[in-house]
Amino acid sequence: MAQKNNLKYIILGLLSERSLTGYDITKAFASDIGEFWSANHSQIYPLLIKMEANGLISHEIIVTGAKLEKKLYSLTQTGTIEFKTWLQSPTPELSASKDEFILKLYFIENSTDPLLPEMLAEQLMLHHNKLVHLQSQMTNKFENTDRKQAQFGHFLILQHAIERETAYESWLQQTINNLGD
Amino acid sequence: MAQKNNLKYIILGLLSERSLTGYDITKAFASDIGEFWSANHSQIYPLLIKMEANGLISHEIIVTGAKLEKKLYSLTQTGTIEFKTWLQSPTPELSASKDEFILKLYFIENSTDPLLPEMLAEQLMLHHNKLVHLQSQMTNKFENTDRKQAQFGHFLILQHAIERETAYESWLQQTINNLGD
DNA sequence: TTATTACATGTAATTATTTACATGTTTTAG
DNA sequence: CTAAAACATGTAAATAATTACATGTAATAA
Repeated sequence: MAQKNNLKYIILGLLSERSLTGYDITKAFASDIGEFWSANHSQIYPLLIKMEANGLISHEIIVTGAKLEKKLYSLTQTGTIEFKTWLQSPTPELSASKDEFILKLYFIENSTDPLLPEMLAEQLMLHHNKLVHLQSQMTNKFENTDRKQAQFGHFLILQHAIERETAYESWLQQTINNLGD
Repeated sequence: MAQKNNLKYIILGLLSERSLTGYDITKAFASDIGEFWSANHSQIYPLLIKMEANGLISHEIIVTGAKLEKKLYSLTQTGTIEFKTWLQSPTPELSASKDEFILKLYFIENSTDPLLPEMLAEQLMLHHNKLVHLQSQMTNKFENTDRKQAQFGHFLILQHAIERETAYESWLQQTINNLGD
């Protein structure tokens, strides 16, 4: 999907909080941000180089141990402005949520299709696991109210993700139950 | 996103119902399937050629009017098998739903951020419109129970999409309400 | 009859994304 | 001490997807 370079804005946003290496940014997609966006290091490193060439970020070399060189990236003034401009711009498009299971379900014509029970059970397990994971994230990150204040947006989207997965799970469960009729 | 060639399976699935032209397939993404997947004709036409080269589909020329040639594509036996194999295969990955608004929200740190009310209101409008649209789709397509039987999967995913948008809208509304405290 | 819209099919260029290839350092656990 | 895991940074190749370019026909509404 050729999107509107959203990855660039994620990187700008992460760097607006503090300076980071490419590795740190990659790790962010394995935890926090990974809940609602994905990116690989092979996409991140070249983009960092490009963004630096475009004057959005700059780096300094940090040496760890004897000789391991890290590039610590920071926002430039231009980058800060570009990030704020993006945040303030409208988001008028609702992208289709590409869910392969939903795709398969579309092609199931009959409620008596023998594939259905297994398909639904598999997804129920996946979404249940996801829900449990999100709930533990919520507990870990926002058990004290201070952080809920300091990372309000993050709190909101976690809350939203939990509600989304709850609804998904409940729809699957209902559908499974109704198959028995 | 380099996915697992899901578009190929959508095309196989559509052709498993009846023979279609590339234009028909393109149109499907503007209505039914467009609710939960997107594709452009510039992606579809080359893929049809490739799929035919791979023996999954074949075409015959139909002439409309004086000389307008259409290519009517049909599934081959190989294509039918490949489609059924896909339908029966597990779907063990939950892809991150790439939602630009959620991304922006992640970077809103404070509940008093002056951008918040406008952002939430914009999304509320978008999701409300989407919900209304989905509900009218549901009414149009499944007002009589026969079609609910004949296109059970389609009915289910529409129902799911409606529940998802309802939950999305209600989360946005709740959040807007809570900002007033 | 004529202009607009819908039908119909492609290619080119660019951007986005994934998977695989490639290399080396530092820390930690056994 | 040594092996494994984590840290750290890249490139290459392939696939997926969007936007723009390009052309022509048929149906319909004014």
